Amino acid sequence: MNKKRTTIKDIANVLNISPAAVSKAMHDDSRISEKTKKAVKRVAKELNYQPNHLASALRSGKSNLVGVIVPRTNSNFFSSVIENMEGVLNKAGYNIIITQSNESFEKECKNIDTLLFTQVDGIIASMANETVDLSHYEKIKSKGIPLILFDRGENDLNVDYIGIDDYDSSHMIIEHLISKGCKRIAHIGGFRRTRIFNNRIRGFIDAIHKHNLPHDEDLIVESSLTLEDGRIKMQELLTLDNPPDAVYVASDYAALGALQVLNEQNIKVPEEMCLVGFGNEPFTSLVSPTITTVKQHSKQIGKIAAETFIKRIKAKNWKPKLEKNILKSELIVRNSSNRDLSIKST
Amino acid sequence: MNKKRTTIKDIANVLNISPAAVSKAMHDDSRISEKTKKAVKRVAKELNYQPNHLASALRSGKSNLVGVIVPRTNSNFFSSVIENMEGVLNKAGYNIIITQSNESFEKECKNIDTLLFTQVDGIIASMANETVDLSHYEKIKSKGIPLILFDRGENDLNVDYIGIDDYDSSHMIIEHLISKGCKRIAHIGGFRRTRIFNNRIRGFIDAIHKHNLPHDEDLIVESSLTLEDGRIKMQELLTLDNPPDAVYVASDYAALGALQVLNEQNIKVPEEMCLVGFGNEPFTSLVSPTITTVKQHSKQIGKIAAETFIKRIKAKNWKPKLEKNILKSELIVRNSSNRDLSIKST
DNA sequence: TACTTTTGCTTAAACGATTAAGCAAATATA
DNA sequence: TATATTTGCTTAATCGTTTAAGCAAAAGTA
Repeated sequence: MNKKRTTIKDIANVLNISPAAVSKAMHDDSRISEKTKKAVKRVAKELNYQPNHLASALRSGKSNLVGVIVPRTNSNFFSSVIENMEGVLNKAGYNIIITQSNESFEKECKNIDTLLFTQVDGIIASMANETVDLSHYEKIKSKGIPLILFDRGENDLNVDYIGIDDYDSSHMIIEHLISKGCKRIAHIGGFRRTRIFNNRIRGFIDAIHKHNLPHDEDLIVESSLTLEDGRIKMQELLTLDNPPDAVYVASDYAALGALQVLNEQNIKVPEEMCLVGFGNEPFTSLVSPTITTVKQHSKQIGKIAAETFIKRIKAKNWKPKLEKNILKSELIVRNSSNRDLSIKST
Repeated sequence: MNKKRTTIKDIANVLNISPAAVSKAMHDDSRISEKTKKAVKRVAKELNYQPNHLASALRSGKSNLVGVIVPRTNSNFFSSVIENMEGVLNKAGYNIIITQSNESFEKECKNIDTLLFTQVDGIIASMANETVDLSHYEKIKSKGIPLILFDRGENDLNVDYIGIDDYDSSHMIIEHLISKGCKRIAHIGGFRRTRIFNNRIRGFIDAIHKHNLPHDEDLIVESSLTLEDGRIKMQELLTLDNPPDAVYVASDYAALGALQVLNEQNIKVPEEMCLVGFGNEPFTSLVSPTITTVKQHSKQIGKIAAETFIKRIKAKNWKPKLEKNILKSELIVRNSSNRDLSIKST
């Protein structure tokens, strides 16, 4: 049994040519004859040659690895983004290294170090909730490798970005709720420091104003958007002197928490209270009532992010203009906001 | 601005010593004086030295990378396993590359090739549903790097394995259902060719016999265990002349599909039909009624898998005996099977 | 004092690929 | 026919580290 793996040297020996010729033949160099190329490839297959990725990466300075950082993988949105990203990148000869920050700033910094250490050719990331300081992202930029951000990541870093139109999504939601007769709409939003959540809040406020609904500061609360915090914030809203008749929650998980509270307190959804989430997580169609939510086109985001990376790589030192890819989102109307206007006549 | 990254050569130049001395100092070689070590580390920090991972991996033959293959990342079980695996491995100086097979045999083969190409030091995997042919796993073994399997992977490959006791879990479930007065229990199981599902089926049958319940072949169906197939198989069970009064489904996703069908047909759960799932996915506690299920100790599985890998690596050429780590699972009783016996008196 | 051992480094050869430079033979051009 | 170009390869350096081998100087031992 052969212990050592086959190298180009072995192939060269068999054919009595130089290792350099083998390398070139494998890369279809124009200065190598078709005959030699055929022979090299045949022997390579016979000896089960697997190129040593480390050696070629060291020499060429390219690892063909793309680092991916997401807050967590066990969300449908991120796992779908990754899957589609992977499809595009694999076709282009890249493999991906997935890391998760678990919404922690510290872990995100570590992940970046890990990826840079592993010599990735670029990084595609979505930021942790906690992240405010962006200096570690500057570190990536200063290495001169492409950095692409998606979803959580619109900011002033001056890098490519792919996401949905959060401001517009809020408008869609508010207009939908108004069409269902809601008159006092609350918003359980994310932290304002995170751009996408701030955009959703701005969109919410502007839409409220546009349609002459009350803009009551009590109706806008910031949240970490976990299921638990969704519960807490919903409970708070219910204790208001003048509680809302609809709640737009900036994440499906928190919306689920809110729904649990409403169910527990026997507040009928959507009859007494309409509820809208964000993200189209699978469970939104499984709970009762099913939750109205916003679909983010994860497939497209993944694809475009990968394609943008490839564009950057190919552009070498020529800088193509910055991509700010803002996709339109889609409202998925389900039972939690789908009330029959003919019955309810406030 | 410094374009090139710092190398050990740069450090060596500053201190007027050889690169070899620098390398040794960085690795705390006993043949280097404390004074030199201090100086090297100081200069390394000053120059912001980042070791070139590719070079050291090439030379030493170790990449410090561990490949992970899972059917998919967007399940709570797998993402939790990975998180805990990562914790242990990072501490030991390893980074992980996550790949998903999407339950596809073909993709799994590709993933293995990718990982081997990337020169990982070992692979920790859970098999795709489709996987029957194990020759590509033999490929890993023949490379001489450790292969650790978990959850889906108990088999005759003769490698370390970490999982739960599926046979025993079935017993737990059946005994629980019997205690709730169920007399005709059906099983929507996975494919028999997958060892864990076969174990659950065997456990189901043996438990049925042990307690003198009817062993009716119609009550045991094989399924891909997706939500959709759970729906289909539940519908089939309901059309039987003599339908069951309880269903044990080998996956939470399929159990959810079954629950949807029951809800749609206004069959009361648990009063008319008890339902038990498997896996403790978060949504099992969110739907109504909440679903009784089995907790698989994902944290432990992740940790032990990682620790087993490290054990193998450290053991170099000495082969420690095979680890077959079968953990006990835990039944989480929720509303879908928690009926009040005092009311129902068939 | 004379020898052995230990300490603290240096030298130089790897690891396996890529690639700039070069060279002879084959082919094209004038 | 003489010269220029193209073709098809080889040679040797290189990427940044690790490591076996070696060599003085310092320290220990008899």
